[in-house]
Amino acid sequence: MFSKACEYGIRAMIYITAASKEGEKMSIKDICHAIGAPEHFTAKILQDLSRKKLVSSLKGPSGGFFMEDEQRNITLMEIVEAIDGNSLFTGCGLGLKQCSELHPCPIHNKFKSIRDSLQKMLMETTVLQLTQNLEKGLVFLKKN
Amino acid sequence: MFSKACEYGIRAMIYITAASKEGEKMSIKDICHAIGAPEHFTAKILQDLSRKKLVSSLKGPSGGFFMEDEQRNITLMEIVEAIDGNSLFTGCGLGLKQCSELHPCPIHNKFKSIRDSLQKMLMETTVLQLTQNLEKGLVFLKKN
DNA sequence: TTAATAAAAGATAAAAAGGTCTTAAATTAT
DNA sequence: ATAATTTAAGACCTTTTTATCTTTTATTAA
Repeated sequence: MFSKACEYGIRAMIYITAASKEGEKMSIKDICHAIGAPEHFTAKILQDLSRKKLVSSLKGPSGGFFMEDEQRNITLMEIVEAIDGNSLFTGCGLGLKQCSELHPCPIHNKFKSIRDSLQKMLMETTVLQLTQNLEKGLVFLKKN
Repeated sequence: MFSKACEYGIRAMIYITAASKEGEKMSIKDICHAIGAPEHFTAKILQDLSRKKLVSSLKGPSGGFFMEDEQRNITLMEIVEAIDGNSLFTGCGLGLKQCSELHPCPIHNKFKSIRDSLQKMLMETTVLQLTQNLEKGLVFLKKN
């Protein structure tokens, strides 16, 4: 469904949001250790998200990644679009470039309704929301 | 969502079903021309589906691919599982191997409901059904 | 039984995704 | 200022996916 880059990106964003509640910054090393993701690969993803203002970062000692208050309300949709683009939501289920409402492929309508509910869910869910159950220990981001 | 192989596979299966209504057999060349898919790549996919009995084939002059009557009731789910496996339906949305009902990731439940409706749709849809609107010209499988 | 036809299979290659390693740049504390 | 720390960036490597080309095998029709 999502690319590996996107999976790591979402997990990292949730972790950063949860871990940086009082303005602490998390190093890429700590983040990757906590979520079980490859360090350099995930660093590139976060650098990209940082350029796109979905997460903040600061270099140097006591630097790291963190979330500004507004950034805590970033939705999964914004993260997915930033990393994987929007082909999952706009592309045809059978890969036909010319497929559209007016010129549909055989599964267009059935597919559309599922895609739309996926999109709706991603738009309604913020990283902040996803930290709630994490803190309650009801939910996890890594092996253990 | 689906791999290219899966997209070609589904398109080919729908086309074969539609085109072989009176027992004619379709050559891989005709199929690929009709659905706009790469010939040798699609041939391999159909060979695989043929070994798995989702489609039938016969070598030699006047040979080709065709559907037995029972095969017309094959569902999209069977095709997707044969080509892409079932990780789309059983795997975690965030790529966590240990994610489960009892030990869920932060998006487990939201994701599950979408995945389940996708699975339901794929299980309810047969290739035969998808040929109906094709024949009525309401729907297409290729550029034109 | 031979020639033509069409799928099957294998070898190879190109492109994309996933991942690692090294160096550079910025920031901080001493 | 300098050394230490941490992100940023670039080069590079591996694996998987997508795609092509060639050879083999089966079948049919003449």
